[in-house]
Amino acid sequence: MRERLLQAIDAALRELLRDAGDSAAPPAFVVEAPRQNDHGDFACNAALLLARRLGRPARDIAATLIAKLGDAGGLLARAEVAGPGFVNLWLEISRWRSALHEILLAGPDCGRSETGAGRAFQVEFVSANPTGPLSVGHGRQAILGDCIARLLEATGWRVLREYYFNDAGRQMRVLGESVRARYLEQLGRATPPDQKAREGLPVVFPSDGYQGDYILDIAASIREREGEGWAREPGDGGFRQEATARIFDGIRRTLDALGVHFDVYSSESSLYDERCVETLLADLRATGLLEERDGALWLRSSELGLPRDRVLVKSDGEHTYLLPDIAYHREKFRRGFERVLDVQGADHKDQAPFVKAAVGLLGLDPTRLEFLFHEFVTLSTGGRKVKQSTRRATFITADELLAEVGVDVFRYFMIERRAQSHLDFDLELAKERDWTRNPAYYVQYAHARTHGIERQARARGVMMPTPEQVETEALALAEELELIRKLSVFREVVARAAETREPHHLAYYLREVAGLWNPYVQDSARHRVLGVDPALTRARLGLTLAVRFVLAAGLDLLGMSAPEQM
RNA sequence: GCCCCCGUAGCUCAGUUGGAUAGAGCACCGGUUUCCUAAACCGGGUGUCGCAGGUUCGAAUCCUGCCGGGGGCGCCA
Repeated sequence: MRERLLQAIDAALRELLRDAGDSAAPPAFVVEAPRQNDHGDFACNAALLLARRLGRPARDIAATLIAKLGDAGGLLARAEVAGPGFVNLWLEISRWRSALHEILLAGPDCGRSETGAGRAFQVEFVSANPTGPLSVGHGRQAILGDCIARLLEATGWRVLREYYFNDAGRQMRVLGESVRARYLEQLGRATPPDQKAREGLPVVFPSDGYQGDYILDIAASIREREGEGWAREPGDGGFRQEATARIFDGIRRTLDALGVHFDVYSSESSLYDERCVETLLADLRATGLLEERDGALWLRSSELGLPRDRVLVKSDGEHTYLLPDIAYHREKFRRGFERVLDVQGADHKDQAPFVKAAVGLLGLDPTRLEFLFHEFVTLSTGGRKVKQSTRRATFITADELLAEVGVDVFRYFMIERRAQSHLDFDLELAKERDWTRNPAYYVQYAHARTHGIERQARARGVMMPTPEQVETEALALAEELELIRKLSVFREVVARAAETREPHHLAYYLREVAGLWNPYVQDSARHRVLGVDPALTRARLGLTLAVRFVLAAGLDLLGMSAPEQM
């Protein structure tokens, strides 16, 4: 709808410019739905942008533009100059009504577009190392990444969801040592670090070990299964494996419960197995930007315009995480993705430029690699902050939060805010069962109501209409036209949310649709869907179906269920 | 000290590549109504868009400086 209008205005502008002897292209004008209804269905700022260039008053140009535009091939009912030189445009009502038909014909696909054209897009997110259960911050990231993936799919991209984890470095070793220490403590062969040493019992627990209760549980289950059998094991290997497997199981269960499913889990160690890191090091050497210094191997990244140099290989021979990270991103492109998106927490912000620069250094196009950073999550209840510290007593995991509020509310609340805003998760509101107060339920209930109406219709022997049976001329009330207008931009909203990687726009949009639909249904003193006039009833049932398609598709893009009954 | 994000109504937050009189939900008050499941509708009103400059037809939006909150600045991941 807007697309066609854009084209018509563009053509009119070119004509206008030609008349003025200006052969350059028209300016980048905007056609948008203005805030105020009496400013038309759309407003265009082209005349304002041209005023200086043509040396004429903007309102003059606007008037000329309107004359050139005419009715834009039957699209326009009215156009007028407004304010400093806007052109306000009113669409022919029949055009709005045909937008409703388009939704009914598209059905569940009413939000889809094809800009991705089947190209391959990798979204990497969560990527938490298996050292403990997922935090609420990981939970936000899981929802954010998954919703972006869903949006990209809806715009025609072929999306692969990937989870990358480090299993080769020091962190995993410390994890194994932590479990081993707890195991020995439980056998009475070691002293916990917070207790006074007993006779001859050493403290084994590492100073930077993992303190959580889940470590105790893993140790206990090993003890139950193996007895004292592992006490003489010299290294942490068995413990590390056991811990990693157990924790990863938990993480996957959590993700599963959140409705987040990865296509690929890839590990740092596989990069070593396939010699990617080795190859990378050789190729980086060839760039001449590596340098031995103090026994370590440095990347002279400051010469690439970055704030400092970085160590790739430590003086003890171990790699920093940056090195395999670069190798990993190179692999992504080798695997043929047109575009790659990394979703990460704000604490990774400073690292991205190094990876990006290294990718460029290797001759790859860094603009195909995107990063999206999200800020942290805090929990509050009734305006009071809930303390989140790593101390076990007050640490709330994604699992625990999920158990409190359920997956639909979890997802809605996590996606409602833009990524770069702090997310204040209001537990009190999230646990609110009243659909009028909890926005997640408000949207879902709006959907359920379309089925409620269908149930009523069936009880009265009224059939739901096919698209062809919907005579939209019968829809004349202001609130009906407003609904149609809102529904008709769904595809654009989805496309924009996908393109800007900003799923929160979709959440807001659905809230707005529900905010029109719920009162419409509720205020049935003035307009009942199921009435005496069969044509009007069919038209309103058509509207009901269109609302259902949009809400169902929208909820699905957020990974939420669309219940038929609540 | 340097870098990044944020600062919008009492609270939580939106604000479409710079657009017209800055919005939503919650919370508060009054009136109407009882209906396709839980109530809805109408009205009441609040903003130095953190502060100060600048850019221009026009700034919450862009630039500079400052203030406040968060994150980062490791041969940790």
